[in-house]
Amino acid sequence: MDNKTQSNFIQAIIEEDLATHKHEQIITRFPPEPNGYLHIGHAKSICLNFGLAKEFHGKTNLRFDDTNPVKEEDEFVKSIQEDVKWLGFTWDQLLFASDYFDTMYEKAKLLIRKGLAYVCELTPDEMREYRGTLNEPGRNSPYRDRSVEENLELFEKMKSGAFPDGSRVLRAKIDMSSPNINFRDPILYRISHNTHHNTGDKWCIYPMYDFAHSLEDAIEGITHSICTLEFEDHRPLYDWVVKECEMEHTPRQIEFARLNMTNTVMSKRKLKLLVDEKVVDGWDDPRMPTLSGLRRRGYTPESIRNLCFEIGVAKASSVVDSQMLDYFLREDLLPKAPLGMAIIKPLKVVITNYPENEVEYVEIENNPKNEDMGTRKLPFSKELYIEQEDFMEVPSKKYFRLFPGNEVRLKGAYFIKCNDVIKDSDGNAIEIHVTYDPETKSGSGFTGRKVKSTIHWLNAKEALPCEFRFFEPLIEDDKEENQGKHFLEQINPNSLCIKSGYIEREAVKNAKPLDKFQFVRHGFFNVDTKYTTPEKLVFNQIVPLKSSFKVNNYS
RNA sequence: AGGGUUAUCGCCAAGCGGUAAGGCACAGGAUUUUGAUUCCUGCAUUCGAAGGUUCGAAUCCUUCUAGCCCUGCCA
Repeated sequence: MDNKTQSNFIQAIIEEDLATHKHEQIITRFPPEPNGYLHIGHAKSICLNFGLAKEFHGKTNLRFDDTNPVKEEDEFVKSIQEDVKWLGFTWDQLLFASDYFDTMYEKAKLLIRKGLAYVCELTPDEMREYRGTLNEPGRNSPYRDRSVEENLELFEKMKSGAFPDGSRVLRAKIDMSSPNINFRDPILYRISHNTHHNTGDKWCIYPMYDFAHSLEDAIEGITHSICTLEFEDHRPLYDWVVKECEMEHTPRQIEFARLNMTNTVMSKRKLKLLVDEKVVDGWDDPRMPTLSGLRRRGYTPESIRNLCFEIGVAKASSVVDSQMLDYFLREDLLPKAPLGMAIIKPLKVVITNYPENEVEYVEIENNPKNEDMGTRKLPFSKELYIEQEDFMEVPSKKYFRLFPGNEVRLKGAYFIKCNDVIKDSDGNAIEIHVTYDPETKSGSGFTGRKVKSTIHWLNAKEALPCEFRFFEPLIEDDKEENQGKHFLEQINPNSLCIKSGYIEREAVKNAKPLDKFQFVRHGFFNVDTKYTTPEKLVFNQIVPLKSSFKVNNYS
C-alpha cells in the first residue's frame, strides 16, 4: 500500500509534534462501538488512523468502545475485525474499553475524593429540567453538596447493585451555568443491570462516553485521538477528565469531518432498520454501504482506500460524489479483472455464408491491459448471440454498431455485415442474417477496410446461462415527492434488478465467489457469495463501464 | 446567556501576505479489436458578503451573512 495522500492539517500537527519531540512515536486508535457493522464512513476513519500511524512509523490500536451493555454484541466485534483486516490494516493491539472498568472505577473514586464528583438522585426528567437550555443556564442539583464520605458510600452501593437502573448516577461537579452544555455536571456513571458481552454480570454500573473515552486514550498512551466533528464541544471535557483524573499521558483530541456520500445512507440506525425490516438481505446485502456489503457487491479494498486518501481530510462538512468511488474501482479493476463476453438480452445471429456444423476456435486476450493474464480460445460457428442493443434496424444518428448494410467486427473474430432481419408478428427483430468475411479474421493483419465498432458475441450452442444482478441506490433523495416521507417509504423499490443472460463458458471456467470480471459493454461484475451455486453463476454488477452507460433497458 | 465550528470551480480539496495546485465530473479532439482505457485540449481575472490595512490580501483587521453540531442515564 503506497497510497499518495492529500496533505492535511492532522499531518501538520503530527509533523510538528514529532519535530518538537513532544512525541517520539505516535499512537492512534480506531475505537468503534460494537453495535453494528462498519460502513464506508468508518473506512475514512480507519484509513486516517491507521494510515497516519503508518506514515509516521507509529502504532494503531483497535479498541472496542464497549461501555453500553444494551447495544453491543459479539457478532459485531467479530465483523469489525474482519472488515478492518479486509481493508488491509493491521492493529498493534486489540483492546476493549471494558477491560479498563476497574481503573475507571478507581478514577471515579479519585474524583469523588477531590470533591469533583457526586452521586445524584434526580430523575431523568428532573435532570433535563435542571440542565437548562441552550440559552439559559442550568441549576445546581440538590444532591450536589453531599460529603465526600457519603458520595463514596453511595457510589460503592451503586456498584454493588443496591439500586435499580436509573435511580442514581455519578456526576462530575463542574459548572451548571457553563455555555458548553457538556460542562453542566455531566454524568460519569449510570446504573444498568444488563449482561455485558465482555464482562458478563460483573458490573451493573457503566461509565459514560466522555469519562470513559478520555481515560481509554490516556491509559493506552494515545498521542492523537482522531474523531469526528460532533465531538468538538466535548474536547474541553475530555481534557478536564484527563487532567482531574491525574493521568500520566495527555492525549490530544483532533476532529475531522465525517464522510458523506451521494446516494448513500450512512446512518447506522437506518441501516439497522433496513436489516431488521428485511428490506435487504442482511448487513452484507450488495446494496448496503457497509464494508461487508461493498465486499459482496465487489468493491475492492484498494478502491476504498484510494478514495479515502484522495478525498482528503478537513473540517468542512462535505458530501463526496459516489462517482469518485466508482472511478477508483474501475481504475483498480481494469488491469486485474479478466475481460469476458456476456449477453444480457440475446439476439440470434446466423452467418449465412459460414459452413453448417463447423466450429473453429478463436484466440482472445484475457485482459488487453495485462498481457500476463494470457489468452483463451472461444468456439465460433454459424449461430451466435449478440446483444439486442448492438443491433438497430433503423439506426439513430450516432449509432455505429450493427444495422442493415453496416459492417462491424465480432470481437476476436471476423467482420460481419447485416443483410436480413427476421421479425416476429409484432415487428420485433428476432433473428438477423449476416455474412462474414474470412479475410478479416482477428490477428490476420487484415487492413483492407475499417469498421467503426467491435461488438461482443457468444456461440449460441456454447452459451452458459447465468444470472446478473443490477443495483440502484437504496434511496432516491433527489425526488421531491419523497421529501418528508418516512425513511422506509423513500426507499427505491427498484433498487435490485435480476436478469437472466448468457456467458461464455471459457472465461468463467474456474469462477468462484468474489472473483471479479469485466464484461464487454456491461462493466465490472463480481461473483456473488450467497446465490452462486455449482449449477448457476450469479454476478453482481459492481459498476458499469462508465456512469453514462447506466442501464435503461435492463429492466 | 448561548456555545462550538465551517465557508476556495457542479463535487472533494491544496493554499497560511507575493498575484488561485490536484483529483472527480463535464465538454471538445486524437488513438483504440471494449462507444472502456490511454492521450492531448478546455473548464475560478477569483476565494460567502461588505468595508479596512498593505506596493501587494483567498491569506491580516472589522462588521455582516449562511451552513453544520450541542439541551441521551447513546457513542
